[in-house]
Amino acid sequence: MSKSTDQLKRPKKTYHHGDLREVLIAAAVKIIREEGEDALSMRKLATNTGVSRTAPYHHFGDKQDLLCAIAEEGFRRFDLLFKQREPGDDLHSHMQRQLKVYVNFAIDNSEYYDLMFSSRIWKSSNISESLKGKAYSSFRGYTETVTALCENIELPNGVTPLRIAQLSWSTFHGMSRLVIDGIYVDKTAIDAMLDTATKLLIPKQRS
Amino acid sequence: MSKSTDQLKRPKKTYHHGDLREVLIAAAVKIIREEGEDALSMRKLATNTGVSRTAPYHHFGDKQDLLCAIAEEGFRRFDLLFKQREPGDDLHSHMQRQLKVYVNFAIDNSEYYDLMFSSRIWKSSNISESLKGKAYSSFRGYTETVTALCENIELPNGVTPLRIAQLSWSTFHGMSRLVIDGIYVDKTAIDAMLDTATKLLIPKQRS
DNA sequence: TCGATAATTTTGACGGTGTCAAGTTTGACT
DNA sequence: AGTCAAACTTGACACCGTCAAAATTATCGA
Repeated sequence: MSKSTDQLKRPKKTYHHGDLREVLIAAAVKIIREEGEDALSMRKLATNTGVSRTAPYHHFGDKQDLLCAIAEEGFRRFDLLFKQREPGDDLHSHMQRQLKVYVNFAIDNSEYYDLMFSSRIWKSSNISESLKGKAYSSFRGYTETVTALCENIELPNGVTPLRIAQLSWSTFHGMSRLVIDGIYVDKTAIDAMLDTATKLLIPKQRS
Repeated sequence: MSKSTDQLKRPKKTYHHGDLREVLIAAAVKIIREEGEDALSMRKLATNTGVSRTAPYHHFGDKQDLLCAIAEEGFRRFDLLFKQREPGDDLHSHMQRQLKVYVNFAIDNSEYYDLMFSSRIWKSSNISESLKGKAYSSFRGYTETVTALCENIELPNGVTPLRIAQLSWSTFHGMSRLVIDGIYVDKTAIDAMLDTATKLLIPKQRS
C-alpha cells in the first residue's frame, strides 16, 4: 500500500532483480580485479550474479557496452578524487599532489584505468557518447589547471601551456601503464620519478 | 643429389612446409595489422596459412608463445632502427632525432608495439626469457645514451640521469599509446609535442 | 636401397565463449 | 482484473584454445 506511493520517485529499482545493472558492473569489476580482464566473460558474470547467461544482454547491448559502462564509472571515481583541492594550498603544491593522486589511482584501480584508456574501447566505433564526454572533460580540466599554473611563468620558446599539459599527461599515463602492464616492476621508484617530473615539467619558476 | 650437401648448414628450412614458423609469424602480423589483435585466432591463422588447426602448436606451445615471438621480432626491428646514429651528429641532435624515431615506430608499427608492451605478455608468468632480455637491453641502451647526454650538465637538485631516462621513456611510451589506442586523434600535434619534450626533458644546457 | 626413427601435420573431441531468436515469467497501470 | 511491456530463461549457432591419438613424411644409418 505504501509501496505505490514510494514508487513515485524511484528510477533505480528495476522490475525483477532489484538493480541488476549496477550489480553486474560491480561483479564484473570484481572479476577483473581478482582474475584479470581476460577472465571476464558474459557467461561467468551472469553465473556469478545468479542469473541466466543472457540476462545481462537486457542491460547491456554488448560486452563492449558493459566495458564502456565500467570505464565511465572509472572516470566518475577518478573525477571525485582529482577534483578536490585542499584549501590554503597554492596551485603548485596542489598540482604536485594531484600528480601522485593520478598515478596512484591508476595503479590502485587498474581494473578501471585499464578500461578507461583501453584501445578496445577507444578504437571501436560503438563507444558511448557519455564516456567520450566524461573523458574529454577530464582532460579539459587538467589542461585548464596547467594553463593557470603557467601564468606569470616564462616558458621556453615555442612552448605553450597546452603542450605542457599534453606532454605531462602523456608522461603520467605512460608511467602508469608501464607499472600496470608489468614492465616497470619497481614501484618504489615511482615517487622519485614523480618528483623529477614535477621539477622538469610543471613550472614553478624558471631562472 | 646436391640436396644432401646443401642440407649441411641450413637450419631454416624445416621438414614439411618449408618454414612454417616464420610464415605463421608473418601471417599473424598481417591479421593484426589489417583486422586488429582481437581478430587473431590460432584457427584463422592456420586456415590463412593453409595448414590444419593445430599445426601451429608444433611451433608455438601456446597462443601466448606466438605473441611473444611477434613481440620479439618487434624489438628486433626497433633495435635496427634505433641503434643507427648518423655520423657527424652531436649527441643532442642525435637524441632529438631518435625520439621521433621511437614514436614514429610505435605509431607506424603498432602491430608490433602493442605486443612489445602488452600487459597480457608482461603480466603473465610464461613470458620468454629472450624477450625479457631484448626488452631490458633496449632500455639499458636508452638509459646509457641519456646518461652520456647528461654529462657536463647541471641537473636540478635530486635529479639523476637515470630518473630522466625513466621519465622520458614514460613520456614517449605514454604519447605513443595515447595515439595508438585512439585517445589522441590529432597526430599532427605529435611533432610539436616532441619538440616541447626535448626542450623540457632532454637537457642541452641549463641556464 | 631400405627400414627405423623422429619430426611434422591432421583428425577428433571437449569445454568455453559471444550473442541471436523465441518463449516464459513478472511487475506496474488502467 | 486484465493488459502490456519489461525482465528473464532456454535453446541454438558459430566460433575459440588446446589436448590426445593417429597419420604422414623426411632423414639417416645399414
